[in-house]
Amino acid sequence: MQDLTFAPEPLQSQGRTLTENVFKQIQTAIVLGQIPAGSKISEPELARTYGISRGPLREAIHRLEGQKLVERTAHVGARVVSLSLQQFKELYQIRASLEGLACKLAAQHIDKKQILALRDVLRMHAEDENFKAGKGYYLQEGQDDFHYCIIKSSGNKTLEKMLCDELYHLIRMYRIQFSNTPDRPSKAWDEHIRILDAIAEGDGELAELLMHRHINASYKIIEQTLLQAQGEHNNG
Amino acid sequence: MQDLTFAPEPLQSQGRTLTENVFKQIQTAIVLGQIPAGSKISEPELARTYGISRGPLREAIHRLEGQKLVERTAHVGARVVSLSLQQFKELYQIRASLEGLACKLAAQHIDKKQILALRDVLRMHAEDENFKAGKGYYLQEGQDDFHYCIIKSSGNKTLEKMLCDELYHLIRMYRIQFSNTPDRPSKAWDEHIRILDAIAEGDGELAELLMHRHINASYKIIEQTLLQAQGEHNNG
DNA sequence: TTTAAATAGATTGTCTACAATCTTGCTGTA
DNA sequence: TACAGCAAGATTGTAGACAATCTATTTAAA
Repeated sequence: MQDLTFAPEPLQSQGRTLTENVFKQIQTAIVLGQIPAGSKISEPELARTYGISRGPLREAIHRLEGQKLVERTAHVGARVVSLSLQQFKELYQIRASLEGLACKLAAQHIDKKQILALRDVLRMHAEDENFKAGKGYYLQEGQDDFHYCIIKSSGNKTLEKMLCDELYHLIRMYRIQFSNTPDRPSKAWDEHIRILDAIAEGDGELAELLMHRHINASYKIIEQTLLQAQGEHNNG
Repeated sequence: MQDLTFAPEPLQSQGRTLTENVFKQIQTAIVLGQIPAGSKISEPELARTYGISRGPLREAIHRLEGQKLVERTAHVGARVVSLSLQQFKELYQIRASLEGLACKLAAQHIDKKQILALRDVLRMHAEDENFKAGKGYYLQEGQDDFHYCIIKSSGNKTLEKMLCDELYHLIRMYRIQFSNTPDRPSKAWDEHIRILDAIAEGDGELAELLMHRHINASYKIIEQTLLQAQGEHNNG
């Protein structure tokens, strides 16, 4: 029998359709800022770039619109979103509410094994080089991200899909592109620990409250960066 | 000069593109149950029905997928959603959280004029014939729906878009198709009044709590109907 | 000089045809 | 009779061409 343990996935992220592949590629490009916020998306140009026809590309853009990463206007075209300060605030209010819910639910459903796994995640963060140097925290993704794991532990699959598959790409876009994290890493880590403790004790109300505050604090950080960027832009 | 005050909108809801029109038509058909929950959506068939080609139709289906009204599988096709009891519970947990947030924000931002408008809405409900007969409550839509108005009053446009433009169609689908409202109308109306009172007093915390309970109560009603329907289905 | 209209160019919206994939029913064998 | 494999049909995915709409530049008039 042949050895097939290797490389089930080719280099180009391999979904089942072109639409799916291109969708993920553009999504990543936007989140990382490779396609700048506010810039226009030209269908013919992108179609050439990815070597496909406009059909699948348009469907991918429609899906990106659903994730609020692009905005469309009929007969005019699509643009990458660029949130105003107000819109960003609104987004974080929603995020706080939903992640608060995730905490509350996690406190009700979580088992000891999952709690240990979460503690491991936080331990890993503490051992990270960037973290020790006080340089950053928010670079984790997927299973290594505390927030992601909490949501997974909530037991609410619909919430999980909503946050992790949809809203999170928009949130990550701002986390990544505006992460001037000064001395906040250690504070954030402390807050994570306390949230986890509350969940471990089954105190959903407290966990929810702490998550609200935690997200509000990280909102304030990004708000400052955004204000700063706006100021620089206005002064030239 | 010709009289043009009439009929700015033709019978077929007139958006700017075919995709948009068909999108709204299918959306309505699904919400009203004209296309049954769980049924398969055939592209060629629907394209014939609405007299358009498959291109715009496919884009409309993609948008419906974003609203969670249909589910797609690559190379297989799209189906109208049919939520399990668990999924429905999850949806209502999210709804409670977000509408609770809307109440909290509304209590902070609302002005006297908006409060009076909301009282008018509730007064109108009390005078409705169906309501007096104890037959129903949830038939209102748009500006006549209490929940819709509260969300509008929250001042959070992102939340408004999320709830009113996206999630609400799925929620309405279940409200409409499973509204065996027994003697709940008057109770629901009382709860609405109390929520509005809390908002008028600027007590966001209370308004949020009351909205949570209110939505949880209406969840329980629909849950019963769903359980009943499942039972009948299993017994034949 | 400024404003408004018109035209050329490009972009988006839509349609038709073709390719890839899945589903279903049939056939043959155990 | 039951099951596996195959083939025909239908459905979804993709491509390319044409039509409708917008944008930008140019031109003309006030």
